[in-house]
Amino acid sequence: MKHSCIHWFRKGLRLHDNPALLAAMNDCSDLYPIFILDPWFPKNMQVSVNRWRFLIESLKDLDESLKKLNSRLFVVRGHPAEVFPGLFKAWKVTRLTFEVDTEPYSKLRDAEVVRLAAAHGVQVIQKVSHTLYDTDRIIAENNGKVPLTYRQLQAVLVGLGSPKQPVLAPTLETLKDCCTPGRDNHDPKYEIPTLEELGQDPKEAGPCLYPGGESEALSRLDFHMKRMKTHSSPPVSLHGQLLWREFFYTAGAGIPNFNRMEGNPICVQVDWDDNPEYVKAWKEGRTGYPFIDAIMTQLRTEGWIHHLARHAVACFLTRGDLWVSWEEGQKVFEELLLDADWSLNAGNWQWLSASAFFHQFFRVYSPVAFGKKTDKSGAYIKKYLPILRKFPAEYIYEPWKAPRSMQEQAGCIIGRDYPRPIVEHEAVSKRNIMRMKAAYAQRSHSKAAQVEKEGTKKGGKRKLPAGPSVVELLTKKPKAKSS
DNA sequence: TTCCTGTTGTATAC
DNA sequence: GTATACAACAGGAA
Repeated sequence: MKHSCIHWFRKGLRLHDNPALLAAMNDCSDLYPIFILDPWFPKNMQVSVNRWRFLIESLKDLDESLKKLNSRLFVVRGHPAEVFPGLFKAWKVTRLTFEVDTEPYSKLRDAEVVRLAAAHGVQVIQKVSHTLYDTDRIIAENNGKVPLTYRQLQAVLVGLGSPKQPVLAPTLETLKDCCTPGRDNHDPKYEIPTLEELGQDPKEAGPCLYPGGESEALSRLDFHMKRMKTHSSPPVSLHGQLLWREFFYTAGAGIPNFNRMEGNPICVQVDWDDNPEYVKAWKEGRTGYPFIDAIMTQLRTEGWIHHLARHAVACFLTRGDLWVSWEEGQKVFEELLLDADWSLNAGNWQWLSASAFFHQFFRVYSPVAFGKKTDKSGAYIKKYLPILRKFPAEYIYEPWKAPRSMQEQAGCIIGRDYPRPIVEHEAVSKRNIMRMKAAYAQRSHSKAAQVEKEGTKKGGKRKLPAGPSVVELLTKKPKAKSS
């Protein structure tokens, strides 16, 4: 007897490179491709209207592609654990397929669904295709430890060999004996949602510069590959970037509390300030540093910013200037970035705040100098902050230094039409470096204590180095390493 | 213990 | 544009 199958789309909203979808089509008579609008997500995170629109576009593209295969997408509303039993019964389901998801909530959700499937006699097939490798295998291959450096990951992957080739998209031929009941008279309750249904105001959405969906993604990839003339090497090459993605996915899968500071074993514990006013000013592009504010404006309106722009604003919010926890920045990126991703977001925020992976906290991005390197004239700033467009290049990164007469001529008085700098970078960045130094000293102190504890267990005795006190670090000039 | 490296720092000198 | 000092972290190799 042939199967009645649900393929559950979650992250991989695509037909190609989707082994779980192929598994659903194998030996199948009735195929139900579904996407679940899970209320857990909007309940547990902010999601901008631009992100909702991106999801809707992706679902529409998926539905269009499925139509060409004489199928349809069914968008189901509700908690997965609550909707599946009904679907299993209504569609007489015998098999459920989906792609492996490594995020903490997803793991809990999927474990519960697998349990329910078993209770309903439904076979479950899961396939790894969101990551290049099975992240559990990477960790196992590395003696059960999460690789914490890029080199380490590269070394581990040598042992695992090349990743699997992507499988091709299904064709009408693949689907020959398989059909989707109800595809012609699609029940309105399974329609793709509108922004209004999701409680979003379409008028709030910015310009659509990056449409969602597999078709758009493939054509962009095609364009990029044709344009590329020279191939660099990892870590900066395209392959290198895919490995960085794998790197943070593995860390996110293997490290507890990866999106938090507390209870996160690889994260330096820092006494970040609780400063909602700073967070608000940063998010809304009102720091008084044009480069930072332009970037945050682009993020808010368009949903995408350059990788190095992310560096600049992340450093500014955390260790560089405002001394606010990276978790606050993580939330804002999660809300606004079209390419927001749980593992990459948490990993990169820890990186930029020098909380994990990256430790050279004395390398601070200047909110003035960093942008100048690639945009001397400040064209980027003028595009996103038109209020500043009449300032000459000499002052565009530091308009508060412009003489009053020039501000008047530019039609923008600093402190009235555009804010004064929220902090003085030169002063706070120096102080913050010392605060980071103190946080690291605290860490090595507790690490040494840990070694001492373990050493005592084995009967050995070790010296516990006396780390410099916080007061000492904040008041004295840095000197040579203490013995 | 020393030395080297780490995806992308800044300011200054030539 | 390229080299260097700046002040200095973790982690791994020698």
